[in-house]
Amino acid sequence: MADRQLMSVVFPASFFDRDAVNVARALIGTVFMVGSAGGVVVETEAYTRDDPASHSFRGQTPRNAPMFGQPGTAYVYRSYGLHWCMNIVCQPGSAVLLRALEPTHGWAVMTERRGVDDPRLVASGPGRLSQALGIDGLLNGRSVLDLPFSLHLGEPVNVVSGARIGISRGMDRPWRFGLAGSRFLSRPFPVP
DNA sequence: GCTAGGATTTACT
DNA sequence: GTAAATCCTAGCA
Repeated sequence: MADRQLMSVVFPASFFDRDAVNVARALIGTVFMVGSAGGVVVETEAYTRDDPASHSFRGQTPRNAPMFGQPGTAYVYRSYGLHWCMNIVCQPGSAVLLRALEPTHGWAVMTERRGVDDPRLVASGPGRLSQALGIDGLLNGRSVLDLPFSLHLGEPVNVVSGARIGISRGMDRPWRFGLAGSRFLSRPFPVP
């Protein structure tokens, strides 16, 4: 199938130079690409400087140094020794974790990298998303405003929120955001 | 130096 | 539902 045409709009650095919670919400529905592969952002999480669940909570260290860089910096870290997780830095010490995409561009390369054919298993989860897009430690510290990254406007969407996944602290902060009704979430949002 | 514990995924019972 | 895979950071001795 042919990849849908993208709306070419430049995301300024100021888009990320604000509260990570707002950025996490605003990213839902946009199209995130690495090279020719990517899709619609359907799930994100925000992590802030004063957030006990954030890598930056105890201050800057060699590992989390990118989180204290310029807004728009990619913070890529290894999770559980084997997966890569992709974050976009906002204000110093805060970032947005990309948790799931609806695959829309570069189907062939993404399914080859993932070894699966089901669109719901291609990029639904932070580790899966990174693998599908070819994200690894080499991209850590690069700016998402520059190639090979690109961001594009999408259609207006409804956003839902809930508790973040996989953390042992900061569970009271409802900083997980998702595209309402999406079939490509890593996990469903609890129905109120 | 040593070690507990992950912002996860997959396979298996 | 439960567990294994896998590594390296951060915190403490």
